[in-house]
Formats: sequence, C-alpha cells, structure tokens
Amino acid sequence: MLQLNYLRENTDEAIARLAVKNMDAAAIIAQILSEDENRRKTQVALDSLLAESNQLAKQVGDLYKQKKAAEADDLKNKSTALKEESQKLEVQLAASEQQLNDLLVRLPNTPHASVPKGKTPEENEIVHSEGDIAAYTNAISPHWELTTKYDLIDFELGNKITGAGFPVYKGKCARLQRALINYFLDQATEAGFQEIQPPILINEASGFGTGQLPDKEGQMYFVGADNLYLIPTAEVPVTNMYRDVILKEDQFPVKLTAYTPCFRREAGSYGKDVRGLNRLHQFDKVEIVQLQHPDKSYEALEQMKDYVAGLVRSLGLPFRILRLCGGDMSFASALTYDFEVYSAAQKRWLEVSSVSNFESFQANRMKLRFREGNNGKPRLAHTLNGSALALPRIVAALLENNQHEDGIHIPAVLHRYTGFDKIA
RNA sequence: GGAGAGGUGGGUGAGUGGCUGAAACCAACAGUUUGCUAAACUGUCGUACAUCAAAAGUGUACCGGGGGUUCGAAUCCCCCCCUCUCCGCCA
Repeated sequence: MLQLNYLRENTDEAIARLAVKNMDAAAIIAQILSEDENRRKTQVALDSLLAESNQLAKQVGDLYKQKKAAEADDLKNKSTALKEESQKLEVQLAASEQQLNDLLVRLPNTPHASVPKGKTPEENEIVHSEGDIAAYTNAISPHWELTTKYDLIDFELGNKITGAGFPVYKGKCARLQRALINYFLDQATEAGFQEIQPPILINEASGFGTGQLPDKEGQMYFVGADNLYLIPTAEVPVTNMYRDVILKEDQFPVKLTAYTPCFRREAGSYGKDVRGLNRLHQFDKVEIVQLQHPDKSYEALEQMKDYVAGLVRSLGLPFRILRLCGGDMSFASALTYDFEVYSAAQKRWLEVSSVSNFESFQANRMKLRFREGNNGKPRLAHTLNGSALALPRIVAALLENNQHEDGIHIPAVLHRYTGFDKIA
C-alpha cells in the first residue's frame, strides 16, 4: 500500500501517476487525507485524556500509601468519568484508523515514470525481441496434439482425478518438467539466489502482505477448515519470510529462489486461451525474489530482467520483452516486464515470466524495513520478483517449436537433466 | 487429538497489581585508554503514532493476538494463536 506521507506531500503527483493505471484517484485520496486529519485530531484529544488519567491513577496510588482514602476516592471518581470519555474516543480512533486503512488498501501502486499509458495488452511496449519466428516451418501441430501423439500429457485423466486445468504429465514429459525445474534452480543458484523450499499454503497475513488479500481471494484456492490459501506463486511465502523484519543495510541484496507448484482459480477464462497448457489451475514455476535498498531496486530489476532473458535464450526460444502499460499492470506493481515466448504452431506469444518492482508497496503492507547505517530510522525496503520461469508455456513452446520428422528435439542445456535429447 | 508447562526488548532472562517501557547479563554501536588481530572503562542501545518547520524534547500505545476486571495490568479473568514435554496418530 502507498505511504500516507507520500500521499500527503505529493497529492497531485500521486493522482497523476495513478491515472496511468486508468484510475481516477482524486476522490479517494481526498477522502484519505481528510480521514487522516480526522484521525490525528482524535488522537491528540485521546492522548491528552489518557495522559490526564495516567496522572490521576498515579496520584490515587500515592494517596492510598499516605492512607488518605477519602481523597483517593474523589480522584477515582474523576478518573472513572474520564474513562468514559476516553473510551468513546478510543472507539472513534479505531474506527478512523480502520476507515483510513480500508481506503489505503484499495489504492494500487503508483506506476514508475517509464510506464506507458494504455488500457489493453496491445498497448504494452515491446522493449526487446529476438529469434526468427518465421523460421519454424516445421511447427505444424499444436502442443495438445503432440502431447497426445507422444503420450506426454493426459488432460482427461486430470479431469477424472481433479478437474479441468489439472493435467497429468507422463513419462518423458514428467521428466522434462523435472529437468526444467532443476535447470532453473541451478541457474538461479549460480546467479546468487538462495534456494528456498517454502510452504505452499499460506495464512491470511501472508496473503495480505504481498497484496493478494483482501479483494483477490477469489483467485486463490482456500482451505476453509484451516483458514489457509494455496499459493498462487512462490512470491507469497518467500517474500513473507521477511514480514515484520528490520534488515541491516548491509544485508542487501536478499536474493531468493524457490520452486513451487502454483494454484490459480482463474475464474472466467475460456476458449483458445485455455487450450492445452496455455492456462492451468495448477502449474510449476521457479520464482526469483529480491529485497533491495530503494536506491538500487531499479538496477536490480534490470539485472533480473537480463537474467530471465538469458534463461529463455538458453532454451533457444524466440521471445520478446514487454514493458507493461498502466492498464495491464498488476495492482501492486510499479514496473513490470513480461516475457513472452513464441509458440510456433499456435502462432502466438505466450507469457512465461513477469518481472516486477513493487517498490515499497508490499514492504509497507508487510512492514519489511531496513535500518540505514547503524542507528538510522527504519525505512521501507523495496521488493522485486520474477518468474524464472513458469513451466507449462515453456513446455508448450518447446514441444511446438522443436517438432521434427524424427520427434521433438530437447535443447542442449537440458540434456544432462533429462537424460535424453529427443522425444520420439 | 488428549494432558501438562510456557510465550517479556537482537539473545539469555528477572519481574505476580502502582516506584517497570520494563532489572541483570550477553550481543551490537560510539568514544576513552592501554604500543599492538584483543582487553578494560564510559556512553548509547525497541517500535509505531501524535505534537514540532525540523531536531531535541514531550505525550500516547505496545511484554504472542483480542476482549474484560480495576482509579491503575507484563502481572488478575475469558477467548484465540503459537512453542515445548508426555501420550495418541502418522509420512
């Protein structure tokens, strides 16, 4: 969530920036500022009342010690009267804080200055592309045909066991997935990210910390009996490791990576978008997370972008990098790069990674701070994360792009992980 | 799941109604001193909000979370969460 001080001191800028996300925030920010004023007024009143009754309580104690019970009783009555008032104010203050918080939580993050205006994905800015997409004359069959032909994935079986969007990977495809996971983790480790195995169920506080809750609970699977959510991405448990933590400045950067399955309800999707591996309720992903000093977070974002580019490149897939426009960005992000690989038989770009800087938006929600120098005041850290990478669409592109007469060729970097170089 | 014990500041740990925002020790930080990868001494050493131009200062809140009793709660009562020990179950 945005910092109150920022809204107070840069009201116009905040409104202008949120307009890039196609939000007219003037009214809600005005409401926030007036509620904030209200809150402060109430607190001043309450604090002085409490100070007074603290004084009285002390005096009562002293009087009892001096055996002046009558005088003490007088003060007690006075204090009781004060208490009624202060209780009213306490209720007021709590309501005001609640109201303020409810408003603040509804504001999305302000986009970075480089974020283009726009409402639809078509308005995303292509910042990089590589690979010759016209070269794939071999790519005849879409992956859902190949997976049947080579007995790689059984979507029907997944329907039977669970439901749509939960495929069963078999044989060489299961092995290919495991290979990709291991390859991605090894690469991330080599790049300085510490490997983490987090829980894949999270509590409400964690969901709030990274911005999934409130309001977006419909996108997560919920285990009602225990009040837990299945993670939509490893970002949630991994970033929340640092909830309510004050780091020392020299601990930056914190770089973490994790493989987890990811669960998304994805209500309301349909058509060719969801065919085959294009959109699933459960999928595997290796995530990279970074915590950084505010002065260095954009540098870190570029590094993470370059890292992911290298990863996609190493698999030999044509890809492009988009800087998302305001309208296509997520609620919590300040700047997002999407990576799309070209799926040659479907003749479409598939998103395989999303690399974002959240600046202090998540950090503010989860009170992730750092201390500047040895005894500086705590400041909010910046959080970043990116997929490196999400598997299903990578698998789809690999299968489609690399299909040949003699079978599907596996990229060389994976051979030591798969143990085979071809699916035939 | 059952029985018992317990959750205090970065750590250990004292505190069972007012003199405790919290002893002591350790760690950390700053300085002084000693001719030497260290010791001794002194000081600093939680967070948030408010007040203030800002700093200092001051006020308020916070001793797992939430409620209650009381003039006054870390301390008493209730609910919840978590940890440990034993038992049960189990990969």
